[in-house]
Formats: sequence, structure tokens, C-alpha cells
Amino acid sequence: MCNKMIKSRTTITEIARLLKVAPSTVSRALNNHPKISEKTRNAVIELARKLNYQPNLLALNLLKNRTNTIGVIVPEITSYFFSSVIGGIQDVLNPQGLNMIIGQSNESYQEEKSIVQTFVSVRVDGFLISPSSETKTFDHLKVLTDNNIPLVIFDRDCEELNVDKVFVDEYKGAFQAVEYLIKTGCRRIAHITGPLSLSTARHRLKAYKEALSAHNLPLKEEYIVEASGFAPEHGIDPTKKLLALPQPPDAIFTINDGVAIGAMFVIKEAGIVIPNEISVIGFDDDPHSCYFKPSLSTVWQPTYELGMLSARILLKRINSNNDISKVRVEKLFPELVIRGSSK
Amino acid sequence: MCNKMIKSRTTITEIARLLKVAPSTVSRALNNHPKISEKTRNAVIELARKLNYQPNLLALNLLKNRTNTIGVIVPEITSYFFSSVIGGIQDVLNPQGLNMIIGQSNESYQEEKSIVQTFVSVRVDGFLISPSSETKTFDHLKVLTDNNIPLVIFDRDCEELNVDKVFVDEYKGAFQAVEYLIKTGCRRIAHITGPLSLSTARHRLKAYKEALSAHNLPLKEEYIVEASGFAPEHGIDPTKKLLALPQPPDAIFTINDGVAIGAMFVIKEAGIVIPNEISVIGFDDDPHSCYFKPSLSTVWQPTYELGMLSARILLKRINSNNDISKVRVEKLFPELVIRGSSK
DNA sequence: AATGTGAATGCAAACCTTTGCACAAAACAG
DNA sequence: CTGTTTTGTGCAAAGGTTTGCATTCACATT
Repeated sequence: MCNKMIKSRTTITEIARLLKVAPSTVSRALNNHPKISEKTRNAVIELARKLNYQPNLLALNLLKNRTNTIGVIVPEITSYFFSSVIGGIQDVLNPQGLNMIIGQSNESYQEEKSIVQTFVSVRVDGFLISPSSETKTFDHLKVLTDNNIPLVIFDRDCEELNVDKVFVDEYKGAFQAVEYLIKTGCRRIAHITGPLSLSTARHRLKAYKEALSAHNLPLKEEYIVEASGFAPEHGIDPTKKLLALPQPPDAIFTINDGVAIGAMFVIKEAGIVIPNEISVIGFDDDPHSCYFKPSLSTVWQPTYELGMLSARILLKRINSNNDISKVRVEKLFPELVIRGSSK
Repeated sequence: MCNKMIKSRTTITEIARLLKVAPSTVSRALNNHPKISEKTRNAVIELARKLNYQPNLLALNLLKNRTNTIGVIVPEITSYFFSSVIGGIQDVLNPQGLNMIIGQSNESYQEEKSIVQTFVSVRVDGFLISPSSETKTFDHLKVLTDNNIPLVIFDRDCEELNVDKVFVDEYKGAFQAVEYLIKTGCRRIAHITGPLSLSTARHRLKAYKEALSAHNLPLKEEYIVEASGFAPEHGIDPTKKLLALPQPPDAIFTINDGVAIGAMFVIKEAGIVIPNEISVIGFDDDPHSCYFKPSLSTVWQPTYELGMLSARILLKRINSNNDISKVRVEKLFPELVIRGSSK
């Protein structure tokens, strides 16, 4: 019956009315403006507390023309990699009174584009983007920089975009992984790569090739197979293809842990012993990885730090009026984690 | 040098100025108001398109006193369960022009409380909450209903809150799982439960007990062990404890797949064969589960649907002026998935 | 010609807050 | 006691949009 009892929250005007002063005075009292008498300041503050006054952020946003919201676009949220990056972002944003809205592109260019559009129209204060694997043109992101909307790219590069970027040094991580395989006696090392539209896949592939050649091992094209995604199921067919070769590999380095898990599944199914007959190394250090038998060797990435750093850089840019001049490109360092799936 | 070239976006007032009409006319023209001449309407629409006019949502929000944003609070975002629920929520919200902001409580009551506070102060239009395992008092959520802010609880129940809720029928899923173990000849069935502050853990435990008694099996207290969390590491100690019993179990039903994975790890490490000597069944159907050796039997939950339904119910409530009278409690149905870890 | 009708448009308030400028009162210097 | 500075407060605009009410104009009816 009394469901119309919506207490409209107390406004600055109401406090002013009760105290018989102007709204501006109340505003000043609450914002530590210097030119206000101790007396009125105290009166205002006390009443504000009593009425549980909370500033209307909507009005403030309109006035300041910002939303205190930043838009995060990732290919997907269900992978450990991106969800923990998001955790890092959140932990930087929240203490600053900022919020994030998240969009999943599902690795689709169209969806990514439409999310960007949505986020622009809600007027987010900045963007944190890791582009989809389908994204090959970047006009939809150029629009942002053209309109002076701060943007930080993370993890997956767009070479043609001259903006702040944060990456993991994939090359180094991949090089170490392959080098480790070589040093433990593997000679026929295969690589299951990911969609080559992605800088991450290209860098790891490059490191694979150059590690081989640095150790005078031949590069065999048939040892390089592309997985179309990052889940275990995407590792199945590539691995079967490798095992079916006249001379199957004695080691497989995969684009990520998901694919490595699929690979191990196929290998074990075929009755081949890991790591005695085939070593496997993944990438990401998914929390599940160490519970497989054998546990998966991998390259750990500082995902949480990646999120934090990206967010910090974005914040700096937002607060510095987006001075284009100095673009930052940061690199974080991965770490090889050796477990049971390699000798 | 020309970094001050911030094109302030076109406003309704600017269009009005150019067309020498009043802003209100422009507004009406753009919003299909009936009483507007075909001529001006077309002129306005054309110019609006030419200038790429986009309504200022900030202003609109202030006027309408909503944010078009809903707040989602989950214990954590890195688990498959919650991240896929979030996917479902997003897919319902976005087509409606709504966005979500996400808060992770990290299973902490304090953090949950502070996130609620933050979300209230940014004036989200509604809440979707799955409470932390630490949360035992619900005053911070009562505040929402008291202030007429729509709220939907999902997955984890708060009995004392009379609001819309969406659950999975855990009881049914758990009962089926245990019953399956019994039917396949297991007689010493153990259960690794989760934090018992959670309704989900309690329901599964209840189902476990009642399934045993329905089949005239004795209930042994030492076969019930509590895991303090949901990751594989939380399954380690409870499983060791079970294996160390004078009469170890011949089956283990776990609170979720994460714990089951930890359990399988310990069991295999001990040289015990799954499922011949011990059957294992988990809960959730984490995408990794089918790639273990043996692959994990589990109870699939409609996570995506859970997210969608929760969001839909919240939307309905928001759009119906939050008429308290009819509270909805919905249940979705899980499915037993038998794989290699059970006979 | 006067009145009435209806359609199309304009005015101004409302949403809430901040802030430059003006103004009044008080304090102070000469 | 006049003139100047200081201090505290109020006014009004700005931010962009919607909407109830008022206004205008053209046309039809008496």
C-alpha cells in the first residue's frame, strides 16, 4: 500500500532550504572551499550527515562531462587469462572511484565494433581494449583517438595504432620455452600456433623459429600447425595431424595452455608417454594446468599486473588531458614454469 | 599543436540554432512526437544525421534519474561458472541499451558490502547479486529493497530476503549424481562439501544424505569433509583425509569440478585407479573437465541461462516500477554428465 | 467579421551541482 | 569618520534533454 514511499534522496538544495542559505554555499561547505565561515560549514556538514546526503553523481557527470566509467573490451571473459586481467583493472579503478563496463567481442570484429559504438555513446572516459582475432582494420579504434578519447591497447597489438600499449614479452617467454626443449634433448620440436592475425601468435611463432635456428635445428614447415582458437578442443586436430606425420615430433610447444591440454589428451589417448616420448609446453599458466597428469609445463604471464598497469596508464592519460605527444609502450615479463610434461 | 581541436559533439540546441527552431521542436522531431510537421521533422532528422548527432546520455540520465547501468556482484570472476553467468547477463542487457558494472567480492563480506555501497552511490538501476560465502547478515542488501532498488539474487540464496531469485535445482542434480554412484555399485560414498554458509553447499549435502538414506545406505560422518573453497587446491587436503580413513571411500561426490580435479590428482598420485577403485563425480561441468584422464563425470549447470533469466527478471522489475507484491523464485535444471571418472 | 478549432511550435522549468562574478557586511587603515 | 580591503554569501549560468503549458497561425464554422 505504501509503495509510493520512495524517499527521494536529499539534495544540496534541500539542505540549503532547511538551513536558509544558498545551494552554492552548501556546495562550498561540503567541498572545503576556503571562503566559508567555520559556523556555516559545520552546520552544513552536520545536517548533511544527518540526512545522509550523497552527491548526485548523475548531475556531477553532466556538469563535468565525464562518466567515471571506463570501457573494457576483451575477446572473452571466460578464459582465465582475460578474467584475471580484468581483476587487475578493477583493483586499480575502484579505489579511484571509477567503474568499468565490460564488453565481450567473442573474437568477432562486428561485435567489437558495435561494443565500441555503444561505449562511445554512453561516453566512457576511456577504453582498454584487447582486439578480437578477427579484427584486421582499426578504423573503429582510430575514431577514438580522433575524438580524443583515451585508449590503451593491451596484450594484443595493433601495429598501425599509435597509442599507449601494454604487452607481455611473448617473444622472450616463447624463446625460453623452445630453448628449454632443445636443451633437454628434443630435436623434432613442433609448434601449434594460434590465429596469425594476432600479434601474440606471431611473436611466439617468431620466437619458435629463431630459437630453432639459434641452435642450428632445421625448421620444418610441417611442424607448424595452426589452431583456430584457444580451447582444448582446438588443440585436438592439430595434434592429430602432428602425430600422423611420418616422423612425429618429440616435443610440442603450444600457443597456450588450453590447446596444450587438448594436445596432451590426444597424445595420451594414442598411448604415447609424456614427457618421455613427447614433451609439451604451454603458455599462460592456467590454474588447472598443474593438476593434469603429467602436470603441464608452461609460460606464466603476469596477467593481474597486465591489467593493473594498463589501467594505471589509462588513468594517467585521462588525468593528463590526453597529451598525445608521449605514447607509452610497456612490456611485462613472463616466466618459464617447468613441470611434469617436459623432461 | 592542434590538440585543442576537441570537437564538442553536436547537441540538440545546435541543431535548433542552425534550423532556427526551438530545441524542444528538435527533441520532438527526433522522438517521433505526433504533433510535428512532416517538413520540420524531416529537416531535423536529416541535419541530425549529417552532423552525426548522438543524444547526450548524461543529460538524459540526470533527467530520468537512471543510469542505464546495472550492478553485478559475484564472488569472483575467474571461475568458469560465474564468468559464463556474466556472459548470459550481458547478452540480455546489451540489446536493451543497458550496461553492467561488475564487482568481485572475493568471497569477502566486507568487500561485498563496500561494492554495494559504491554501486548505490553511482545509482545503478538494479542489482544482480550472488553473495559471498562469508556473508551471513544481509542488512546491506535490505537497504536496497528498503530504498526500492530492484535486486535479484542468483545461484546462492539468502533465505531471509524476500526478493526475486533464480537458482539451479542443486538438490536434484546432486541427488541424481549420488544415486548414480549407488546404482553403479559404490557403497562407501564420500562427499566433499563446500563452505556450509552457502545454500548451494547445503542443498548438495542434503541431497547426498537423502540419496544415501533413500537407498538404505548408512550415513557416516567421517565421509563428509568440508573444502574451504572451490579451486583444485581446496580438494587436496579433504581427499587426503578421506584416503587415510581405515575404510576409504569407493566414491567421492564433490561440491564442484575444481575440488574434484584436486581430488583426482591426489587419488592418482596415491596410485589408486579411477573409476575402478574410486569413482568421482563433480559439479559445474567446467570446460576443462572432459580433458582429464579419466575425464570427469559431473553435473552440468545451465550457467548461461541462469545469467539470462536473472537479467530478464531484473529488467521486468525495473520496468514495472518494482511492484513488490509478486516475488518470483525460478529454478533451472541441471543435468548429470557421465564420463570416465565413474563406472 | 467574429468565433472556434486544431495543428505546429516556442517557452521555461526541471533534473542537481559547481563556479565566476557581484554584492553586502564586517574589519581595518589612515 | 571616511575609504579600502577582506570575508562570507548569493545569484545565475552552464551542462543537454524532455515536457506541460502557452502561444501562434491558418483555416473552418457560424
